[in-house]
Amino acid sequence: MISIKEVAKAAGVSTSTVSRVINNSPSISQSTKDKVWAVIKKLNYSPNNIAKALITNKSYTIALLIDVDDDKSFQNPFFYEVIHGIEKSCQEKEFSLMVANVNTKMKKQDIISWLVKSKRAEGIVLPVSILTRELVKELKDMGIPFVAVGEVDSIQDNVSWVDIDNKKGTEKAVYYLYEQGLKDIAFIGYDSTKDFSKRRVEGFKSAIEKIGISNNDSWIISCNNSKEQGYKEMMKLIDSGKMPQAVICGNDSLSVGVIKAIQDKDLKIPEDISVISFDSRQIASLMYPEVTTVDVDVFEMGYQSAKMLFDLIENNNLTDQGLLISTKIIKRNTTK
Amino acid sequence: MISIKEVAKAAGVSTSTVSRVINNSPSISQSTKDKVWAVIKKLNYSPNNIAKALITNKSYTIALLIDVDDDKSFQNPFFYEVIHGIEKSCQEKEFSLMVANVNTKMKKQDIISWLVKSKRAEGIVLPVSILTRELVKELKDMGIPFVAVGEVDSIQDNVSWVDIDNKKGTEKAVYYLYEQGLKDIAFIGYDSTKDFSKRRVEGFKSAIEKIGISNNDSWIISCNNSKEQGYKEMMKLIDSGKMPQAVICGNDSLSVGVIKAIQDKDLKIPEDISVISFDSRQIASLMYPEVTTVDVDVFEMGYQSAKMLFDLIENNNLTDQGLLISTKIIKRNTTK
DNA sequence: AATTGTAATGCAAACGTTTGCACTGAAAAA
DNA sequence: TTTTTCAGTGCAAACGTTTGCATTACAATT
Repeated sequence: MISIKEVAKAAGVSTSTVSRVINNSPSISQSTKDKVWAVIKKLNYSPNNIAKALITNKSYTIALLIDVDDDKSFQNPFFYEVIHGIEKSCQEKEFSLMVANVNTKMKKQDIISWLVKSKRAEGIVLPVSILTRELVKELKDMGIPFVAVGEVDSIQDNVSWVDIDNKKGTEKAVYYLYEQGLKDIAFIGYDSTKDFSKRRVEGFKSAIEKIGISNNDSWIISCNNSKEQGYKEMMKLIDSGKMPQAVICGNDSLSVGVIKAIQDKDLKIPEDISVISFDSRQIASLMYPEVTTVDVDVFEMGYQSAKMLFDLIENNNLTDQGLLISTKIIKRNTTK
Repeated sequence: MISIKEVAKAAGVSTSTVSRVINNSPSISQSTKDKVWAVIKKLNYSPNNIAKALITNKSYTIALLIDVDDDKSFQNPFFYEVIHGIEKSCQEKEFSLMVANVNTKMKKQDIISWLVKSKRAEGIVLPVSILTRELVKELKDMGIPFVAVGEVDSIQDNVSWVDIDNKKGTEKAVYYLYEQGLKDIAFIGYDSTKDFSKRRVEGFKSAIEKIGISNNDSWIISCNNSKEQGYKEMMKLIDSGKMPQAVICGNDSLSVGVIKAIQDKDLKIPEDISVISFDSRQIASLMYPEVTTVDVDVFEMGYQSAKMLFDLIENNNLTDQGLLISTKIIKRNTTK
């Protein structure tokens, strides 16, 4: 593999000069630059980033941790898009992206330590799901910049994060339904163990309150994200007699069961009941009928998290911050 | 960050000795090893892989190319699992994994050249979808080991690949149905532009032939992978009068439409018609009824492709080969 | 006692860059 | 003409490892 020395020799200059040409140093004359570039092209030379990394102490690499257990809050297609977003951001910065799986059995600290000390990652993107208090401390102690994908409790010491604006998402859904003249709205799928779920419910409550429709607490229905639960709870709701005009599903798999229940009761969607679900473009458009969703831009979330990380890397004393990616309603066929 | 020199000084030995201890050289006495390890632990030292990479000319890194356009053959959840598999394999080898998006607008050669020459990737995993003849030549010329995810035409000069055993997958489906006493089987969703689709059809034909059931060519139905197409073709098939006892769907989205059509015709699944679809665990178990599938182990495919790559890296004159990952039928509720 | 063999360790060069400093030569200022 | 300035370039050290070779010290063999 051809090195800077051979370029230098072929161009009749020193290696320093070649280096400065590559890094576009202003102290090199235009004529020399032209001459050296010609040789670089001719020899098809690319600088060895490993050597560069060694001397500059910068690897031009960030790492992404993936929690492979957590298939509940970070579902597959979801996180796949996150990766794309991060990678896009990396390409813009000419950084490279290393990915590393972690699971509950592995000591995260060891993986991170390996990535940072041995592989010299300059920063880390990680899902909030693996971010314990202890890990935050460790990362801070190492002085390694990091940003979380998913909102981090404000109780936590300053950490940077990017998340979907879940609260506003539900608000938008409520407003949207309200504009269609629907006031009796149920929220189904509150899971108090999931932060994003809490936020979706928050948004539901706040929208209901702002609009001033009577809030019936029994219309916030707890259940986890499975089609079976959705089916069961929707059945109960219909059977209860006081049926809502619309239901917002706090999660995607859930909505499959909800819709099935409505159909099994011989009710029409959206004529009798409207349905709005969250995210999951893929599933939403595969259903019959295709379901109106609060669309979450997961790619953007990845993109912005990496961007935030680069800010942190370049300007190390930056104050940490949170960023919410806004959602939008995608109208399909479960609403009027 | 603490270096080998500081360890050496603290342990009262030379850096060479520390290096040999780390690499477990047999020429170091046990007592010295113990002494040095104690210091390493105490100082919490990790070797700098960048320096190591420079001197050994090995980066202990492979790269994965992801085709971000190709959301047809490599769908999201699908490729996400591939990444996991590859990463698992990397962790076992203490390699790290770099990922890079490519799309049709980008010159793949440039990306690869950057990964190999600048980033010093030791090998590359890439989706067969981006593997042109020209690219193969270029990779061979660079002498960079690579393996394709997806079967590569045998016309191509030796290239290593790993793929799902699509042909046997359909065969298994046919046998499975035949064991239930079903003989009139249709294959729906043949897409002649997709290699994996061709192979699935091949398997269909060969199984039919082996079993000796009369093969009706009109029961191999071409259409692309959308629920609308599936619906339309299934409707046509039912209306045609000579209805099959079972249908095998060549792709997942398709099956959604197929099932809907059957239901809309007031036929019962699986009593009147059985349905088997390919892959896509997620969707299959979200449907009503949950659909029996030919399950493809995509994680394993990733895992094996990386393993194959490591073989190539370690033993450079290895002959290229193809590997088929076997499928299995997962019985759900669309078959008896 | 002298020689040989060997296990254990150290020395120093090398990997391919970057960069502070020194140097050169020519133009500008004296 | 002599001195100063400065743009442009080169020298050489440095980054943190690995590794061929030399060296040491001591045991084994003569």
